[in-house]
Amino acid sequence: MCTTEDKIIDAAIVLFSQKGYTAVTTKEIAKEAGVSEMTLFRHFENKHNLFERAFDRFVFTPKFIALFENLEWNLERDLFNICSSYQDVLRKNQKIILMHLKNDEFNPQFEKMLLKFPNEFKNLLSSYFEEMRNRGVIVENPETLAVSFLATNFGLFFTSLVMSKLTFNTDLQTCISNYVKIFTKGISLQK
Amino acid sequence: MCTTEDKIIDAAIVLFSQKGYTAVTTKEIAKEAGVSEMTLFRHFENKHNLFERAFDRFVFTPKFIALFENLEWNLERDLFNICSSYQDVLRKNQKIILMHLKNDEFNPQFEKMLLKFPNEFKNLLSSYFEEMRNRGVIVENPETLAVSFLATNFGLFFTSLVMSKLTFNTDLQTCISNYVKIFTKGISLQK
DNA sequence: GAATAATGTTAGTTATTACTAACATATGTA
DNA sequence: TACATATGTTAGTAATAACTAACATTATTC
Repeated sequence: MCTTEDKIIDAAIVLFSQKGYTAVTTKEIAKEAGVSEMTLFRHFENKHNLFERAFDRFVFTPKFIALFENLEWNLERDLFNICSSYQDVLRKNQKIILMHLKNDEFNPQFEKMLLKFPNEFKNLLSSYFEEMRNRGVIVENPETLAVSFLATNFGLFFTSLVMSKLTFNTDLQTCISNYVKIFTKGISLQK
Repeated sequence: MCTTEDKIIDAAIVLFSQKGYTAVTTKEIAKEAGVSEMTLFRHFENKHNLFERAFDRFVFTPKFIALFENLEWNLERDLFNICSSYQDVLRKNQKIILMHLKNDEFNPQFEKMLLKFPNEFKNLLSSYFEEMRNRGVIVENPETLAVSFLATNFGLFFTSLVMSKLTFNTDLQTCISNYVKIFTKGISLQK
């Protein structure tokens, strides 16, 4: 089904995201991958190299721009689509994000790549809100709205990650549509 | 100014929250504290014990209940106060939270303690929204609102932590009041 | 079926880490 | 001054981690 390298990379990303780079041993990764430790080194030379390969393999680079090309210019529907898509990006990058959280300042180059996403997304969101303001749909400051929207999205994502450990009775999907509805109503100009 | 134990605990919490338990060495902590490694072991016996002491010392146990005793039953003002206070709790527990994020599944006992906060807070919030619904101020599901509010709060907190690394022009305070305003308007029954 | 490549196994090296023992120094107190 | 206590220093131990070398075994290909 999949190559030896794939098995090792898969095992590495799982363990790195669970415990962090330092706390995981190469022996552990090899065992999880079902290969001998020697095979790991033969393929990846050293642990750090394996980390880089795992990062490159698992980082999901989204095309945010596409999200903003199919707009309906209906506030609630647009925001719901954007929110869902962003949640999807976060979920797809879940392991990378967790891995990074557990290895702060470990490698600035990866951090830079990961920070590109929210920055780019914020700018696109900001432009969207600006256009909506020009159209007279909203009045709030576009940048502030974008940051707020982004922060909430991350909060929802993270909450859903630990949700199983909490005594919450609400699922993520309900939360998202509810949030978008409220947010939309909250920023819409009343007629 | 402060005792040797204090200096060591302070150094420990800083390093643990930056790099995680495993990635930090006792030698490193001793150096950061400006004492010899031997002194560290004389006071704390072993690394894990130091971790526990640091946790106990730095965990800030909030009295959420007090937050809900001085309510004005004005949606926006109440939510603003609650939000600000919760942000304060998160900030005060910042190092503990980061330390925990970097040591997932490290110690279930600490995780349980940390999860108590959002659970308790959610229940109180939920009751608040329920009462507001009874008063005819809002119509939404109280639990959903509470989870959404909580998630956003965490998102705002976390965003503010990494804000300096992002190209955002909006500060946390602006974001909070803006969010509360929008949220309030979004859930209020229009007359 | 032979040659080649990929993997396993085992033993070992080097560096590091948590942690200890023993002794030296400083610092404050009776 | 004398004594006790806190700290520093140095050396060392046991365990573990990353990583290598050498050889055995299996799988793949021609």
